[in-house]
Amino acid sequence: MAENTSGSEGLLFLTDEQLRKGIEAMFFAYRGFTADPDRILEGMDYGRAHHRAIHFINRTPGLTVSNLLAILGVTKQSLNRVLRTLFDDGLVEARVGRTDKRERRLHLTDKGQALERALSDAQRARMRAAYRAAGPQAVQGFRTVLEAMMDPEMRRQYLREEGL
Amino acid sequence: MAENTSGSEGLLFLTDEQLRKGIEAMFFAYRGFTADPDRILEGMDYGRAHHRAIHFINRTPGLTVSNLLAILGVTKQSLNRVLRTLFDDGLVEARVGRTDKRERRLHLTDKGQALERALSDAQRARMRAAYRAAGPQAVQGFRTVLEAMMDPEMRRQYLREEGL
DNA sequence: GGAATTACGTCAGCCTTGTTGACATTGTCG
DNA sequence: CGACAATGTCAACAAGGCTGACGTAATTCC
Repeated sequence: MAENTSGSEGLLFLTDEQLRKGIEAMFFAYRGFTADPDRILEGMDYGRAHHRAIHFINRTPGLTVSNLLAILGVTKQSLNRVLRTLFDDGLVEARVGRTDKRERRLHLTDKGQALERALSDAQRARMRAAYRAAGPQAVQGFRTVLEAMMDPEMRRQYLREEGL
Repeated sequence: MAENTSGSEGLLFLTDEQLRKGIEAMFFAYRGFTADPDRILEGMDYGRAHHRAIHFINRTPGLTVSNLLAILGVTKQSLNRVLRTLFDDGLVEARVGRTDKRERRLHLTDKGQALERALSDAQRARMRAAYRAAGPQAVQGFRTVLEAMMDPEMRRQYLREEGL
């Protein structure tokens, strides 16, 4: 009962209309995707940019500023503004690299981990609900299409478990 | 070789790790998704906000400002800044509503349609490539999960073909 | 017919988060 | 030692969100 997205086996029928629906699905879904963390962050002095930094520092503790810059794809000035507030508020700490002392290895503090958990709990809850509603095959397809939609460089970031 | 996202039939194994991957997939994929239009728009005086307005005016010619506000979820002040430039540049035109003269029915001009086509061609090309790479079943799953991830209100917007 | 409401526009000011450019510091490496 | 790399920082600017307040025209309600 999920075999007829395409006209015939293996041949997708990709009308502009089908593609437009896919485009709008991305647009509306991304809004839902960010809605819960946004709600948590509003009122605190933080925004989505802080969320992103916190997420990736949590994912890969000890990553360097350069690593994070590459992942986020913003300028260092922009990232620095965000990191500074996270340092000041004691959510993130930087440890000097032991082999290369120029590097600053980023870690979440306990306080930072607490916020990370609050944010990702909310986001995971929505993702889990969507997965459950859609079923296992849908989940596989979801991930496959998203992966194919990434820029190759980002796909590498995504696939590499060690974000370094 | 794509049947084992779930532990067993029908039961999703939703570890936090699996969910985290889904979250990051959304993040990286959305970047790819917007990259091509962004490239086209940079240099012109327009940005993503203009793209969104153009997209939905094209999808539903004759929609009112209120309709568009509801779809985009921004304030009228914010939308107006965007619409004004689109009027001034002759990409969008507003026709007074025939039943209710307070309404302004929005339409793309030929020039607006040309830009719309350039933008959506780029975005569709990526979407099509991703769909092809992933296959029909994946496409079905992709749409199903995205739909489940939307806020209910947005899902209504998404499903309603007439965006009015 | 007059009052309330609706659709829309606009002025003003603020915030976040992105940008560029220039420059300083400190550490690594050949 | 000198070039280069990793990082931070100051300054200025832009896009695109936001709130609040106000104005006008058209519709609707009593």
